[in-house]
Amino acid sequence: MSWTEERVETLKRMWTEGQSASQIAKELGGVTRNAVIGKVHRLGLSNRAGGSASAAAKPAAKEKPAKPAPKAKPAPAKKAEDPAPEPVVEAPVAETPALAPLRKPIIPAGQPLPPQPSANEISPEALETVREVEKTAKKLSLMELTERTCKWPIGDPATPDFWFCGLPVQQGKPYCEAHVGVAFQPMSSRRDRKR
DNA sequence: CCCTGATTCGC
DNA sequence: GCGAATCAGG
Repeated sequence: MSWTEERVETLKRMWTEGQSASQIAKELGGVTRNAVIGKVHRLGLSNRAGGSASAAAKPAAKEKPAKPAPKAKPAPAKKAEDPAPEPVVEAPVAETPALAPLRKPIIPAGQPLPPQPSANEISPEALETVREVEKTAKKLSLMELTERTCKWPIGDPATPDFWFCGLPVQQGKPYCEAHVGVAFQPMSSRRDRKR
């Protein structure tokens, strides 16, 4: 695959939108995220500020061949530490429109989304996906679970027909993508369930 | 271990 | 110019 006009355009667009290099690579196909990053740098848009007209500081540091003694590092310019406590949470609060053209419009915070007032029901698609996933689940036992295996239980714990999904989890979350979709149901249907 | 981007350098 | 290998950080 070569970098055609179109592909470069897609690259630029997605990069500007804040998509990760791997996502872009996946979208484009035929290239690795390394290729994408390399291209990004060659295009001179490593800084995701669209303008890129500002100071283009150049690190004069040279690196060793890296194999025998990969020790020296460029040591990128570091800003002075701020004495003031910094906000830990990265919230989607309004940013100054003047200097912040775009952050990450698409990627969620990584936290489970709060229940949506309007869309409480689990989408039929999600349920469908879950059924599919359960068929292809890795059927891990409790002790086989790791930090990033889906911990969604399947079957009856009281019977031998019990296992855990075990598919790769969505980053940060305890479940795979399919189960994340159904895991956080805002307790609507069981609301008026009678015991 | 999963991911992220950054850099180098042989091709 | 290209991108795998590598580095560095979360």
